[in-house]
Amino acid sequence: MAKSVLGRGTARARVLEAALAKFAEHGVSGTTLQMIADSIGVGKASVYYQFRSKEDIVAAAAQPMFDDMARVVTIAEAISDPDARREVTISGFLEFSVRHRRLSAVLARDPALESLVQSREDLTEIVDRFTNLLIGDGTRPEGRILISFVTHGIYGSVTDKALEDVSDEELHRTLLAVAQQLTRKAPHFE
Amino acid sequence: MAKSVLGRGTARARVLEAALAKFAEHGVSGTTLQMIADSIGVGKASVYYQFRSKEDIVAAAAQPMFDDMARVVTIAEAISDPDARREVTISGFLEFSVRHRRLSAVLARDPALESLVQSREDLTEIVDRFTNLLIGDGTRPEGRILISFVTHGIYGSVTDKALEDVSDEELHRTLLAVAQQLTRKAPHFE
DNA sequence: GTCTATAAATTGATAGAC
DNA sequence: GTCTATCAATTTATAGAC
Repeated sequence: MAKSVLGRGTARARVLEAALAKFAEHGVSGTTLQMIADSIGVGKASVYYQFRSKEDIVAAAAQPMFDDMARVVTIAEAISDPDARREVTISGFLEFSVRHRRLSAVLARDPALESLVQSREDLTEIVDRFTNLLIGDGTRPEGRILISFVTHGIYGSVTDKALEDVSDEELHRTLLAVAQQLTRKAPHFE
Repeated sequence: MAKSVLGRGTARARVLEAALAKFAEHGVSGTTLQMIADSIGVGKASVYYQFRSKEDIVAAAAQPMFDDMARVVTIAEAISDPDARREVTISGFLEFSVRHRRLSAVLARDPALESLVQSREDLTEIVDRFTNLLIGDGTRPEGRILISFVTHGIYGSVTDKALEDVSDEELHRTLLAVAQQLTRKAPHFE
């Protein structure tokens, strides 16, 4: 029996699902435990039975995204050719961004996530290695701007409410084409 | 004597500047009036002497961005050719995004801003007209994805801390080239 | 314009019954 | 696993002195 990452159907999973929905709508700081409890029809104390603190909920909700990021990092770092390495990194980034869509991707632009990463060594390491794969050493401003543009473009698109009707497949296909057009064989990197 | 939009040097302007800095760092919901007051060395009551409420501060801080957006809308709507119209819209968007940089652009991805827009007719109208200029009618999914990608790429890049050392000029020039490469003469629109 | 003091509501979090 | 009740701290916001 395959168990979901979040433990599908459990009380804990219901809290995480509700929390993610609220985080996406109001941001982490704008979401109270009361909102989360209300949206699943339980009291606040019940939420605290599943998680020690609000930060714990944020961490648990974001974990799948960091797991995916770690997988991409492991795979990409094994590639020696710089261009191929960056292409695999961006492709992997796009894949897990689409996979989580409104879930983890929204958390990526929340100030609370930055605090979380800074407070945990393991997350800091993953994010740093991931950033290094994207930017690398000695990249010129043009290349750095391009990378920033592509990653933010991907994050923004997958979480865009105006694109909710677009299927994961079409979104992935279109974004991959755009990202590759911008970064493949680009003379912006040195 | 030219007066700044925010009224440079006044107590009111100091509050707005401090507020924007905190909003950028912690998000609107994550910023308290205490933080704002502390960062300019005054009491909370002094902040309330300048603004009726926290929402008022958010509105005043974001106003310059909406003013610029309104200007772009007015100019672009006067253009009859659809392709030229969209190009001018994106170019104008890029210009005021870079002009405000860490200021208004950060607010653009804060959930509190969406609430503000929804609560004020005038802002809703401007944003709707701006969105229409970008997307228009009957645009295929590919085109909508591309527009989302470009706008979010621009917003993300200008607010990226890793690009703080890049000058406004270089940022503007590079992003314009990228945006035009993606949207000019594109067969994705119909 | 700024301060101190305080109100009124909400927040994250805990204790203990069922 | 959920509930009621509650706490301590914080938050937005106001009143009134200087």
